[in-house]
Amino acid sequence: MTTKHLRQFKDALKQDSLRMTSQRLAILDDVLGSEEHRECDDIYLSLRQKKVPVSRATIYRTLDILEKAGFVRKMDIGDGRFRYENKLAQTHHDHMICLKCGKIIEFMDREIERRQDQIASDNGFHLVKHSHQLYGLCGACQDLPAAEDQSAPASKA
Amino acid sequence: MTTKHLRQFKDALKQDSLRMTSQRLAILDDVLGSEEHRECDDIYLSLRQKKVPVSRATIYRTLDILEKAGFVRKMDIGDGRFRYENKLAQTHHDHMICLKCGKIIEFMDREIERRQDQIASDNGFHLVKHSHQLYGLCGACQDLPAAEDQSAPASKA
DNA sequence: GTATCTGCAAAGGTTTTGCAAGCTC
DNA sequence: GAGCTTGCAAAACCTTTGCAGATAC
Repeated sequence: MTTKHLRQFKDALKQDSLRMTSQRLAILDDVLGSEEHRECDDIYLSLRQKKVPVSRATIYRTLDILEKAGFVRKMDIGDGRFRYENKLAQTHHDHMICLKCGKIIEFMDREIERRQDQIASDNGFHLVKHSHQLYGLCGACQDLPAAEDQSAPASKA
Repeated sequence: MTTKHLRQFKDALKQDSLRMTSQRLAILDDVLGSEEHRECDDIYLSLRQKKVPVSRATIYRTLDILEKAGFVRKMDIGDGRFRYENKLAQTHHDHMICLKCGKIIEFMDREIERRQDQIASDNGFHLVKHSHQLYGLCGACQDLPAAEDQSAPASKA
């Protein structure tokens, strides 16, 4: 984590009369150190592995702060668990999700983005955010003998 | 509900060795009679009003069957509750959702659809379905004095 | 010193599930 | 009659929350 990000975080906290704590710092550091789409529990386990014991409740609370401050993006891929990704390290993109193995591929299309803006504007809608996901089978999973699922199953949704 | 749809449903049931029951019929009828984006409880209350007592468990189970058979579309608008919509009465579309009043506006853009297919194909991905939602403020809600929310609040997500 | 934080455990809310009784075919 | 269905209540699940003790400023 860079000094710049640290100052950025402290400023964001101060602006809301929030305090800097070792837990918040550890969570920010962990999040900024990953490029994956992780759920709360992944972050929880990652921190435990680093011998930084933080409760899940604190992780959820901190992720909310980080989302509002623009450090992370919270996304719902439809299986009942939120995913969080480092927003600083990447430009905007959307996701393609394999229904079998759970693999996530990122994509970005300027024209789609442009049209979204246009559609919103045409409808007198003030766009705040969007969610765009493509679900299907990744190359590897299409080649499989259509047996049972592989690793992370796409449950619920 | 047309005779055609009824036969279509019976065929779908037969194909999976499922049985026709009065509950399933009532649920199908209710779903095909609405053009809204409803959650399980809306359908539950609608049926009760018609004096057709069906349990929520049966509604969930039946909606799953109806989704697989192509009668309804199940969608996740990110607030923790699934919405179901009549898929037979409408052509494909996606949704714009007001974060304040919960209003849902449908939209459809051929070029976006085309590009989605292209992106999937470029990545060796076999597309099964997609989810595309625009979140923001509808015209009416932008004009309001930014006080508290109106009716159905967009919680959780 | 006071207001904010943390962790725990319990609550919350929707959706799913086990089971015994009831229906379909 | 065999096997699928239903309804109930309980379970499951992730996420949020109340509270008392701990900590930052």
